[in-house]
Amino acid sequence: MTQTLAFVGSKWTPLVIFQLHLGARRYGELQRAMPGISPKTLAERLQSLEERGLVTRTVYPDKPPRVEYALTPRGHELGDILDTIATWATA
Amino acid sequence: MTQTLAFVGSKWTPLVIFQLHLGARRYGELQRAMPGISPKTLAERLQSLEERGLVTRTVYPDKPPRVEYALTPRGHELGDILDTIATWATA
DNA sequence: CCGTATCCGTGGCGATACTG
DNA sequence: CAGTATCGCCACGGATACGG
Repeated sequence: MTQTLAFVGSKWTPLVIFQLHLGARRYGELQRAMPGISPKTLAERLQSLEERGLVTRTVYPDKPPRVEYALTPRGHELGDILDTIATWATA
Repeated sequence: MTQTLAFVGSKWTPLVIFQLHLGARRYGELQRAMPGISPKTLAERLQSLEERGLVTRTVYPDKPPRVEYALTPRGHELGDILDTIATWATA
């Protein structure tokens, strides 16, 4: 639980989840949607989200390469919770 | 919002809120309820919670001195949200 | 286009000792 | 009892440059 919060609390993670909660996104799209995030940080966040089973990573062997990220059902649950927090924080 | 999460995400803050969500607590009680927390860290967390209007600090001029901490209504709202997250994290 | 490699700064956190 | 003072660690995140 503490780990969950620490995880979610990291600066960029919730923003990534927000983006994906709206719909699947490509790496470059995420980067553009979150000005200021470094490629390293974005990659890190996506990987740990994937490890936790909140995000899926799909590679399309096109040319040029395409990689798409999307939330799993469990990831969307978390997205809903974050919406609640966002509402609370704004109030 | 990001700040809110970063704040809540810090290691001890949610645990403090949990304790106070159950009811008012004295400094020493909190310390005993959370083995491993250092007095400095506990004091820090309580102060920042107070600044954010989530916790009230009441001093009873008894002998020996007594200080009691309790959640504000807004603090309890956050407590509810944390319960939701705890449930989600456990599932 | 999608990342990984490297290097470095910052601050949260802990341990311990001490005061009103 | 309820904190403050001091010191140090080290993991996390940022910037930049480079590879598949």
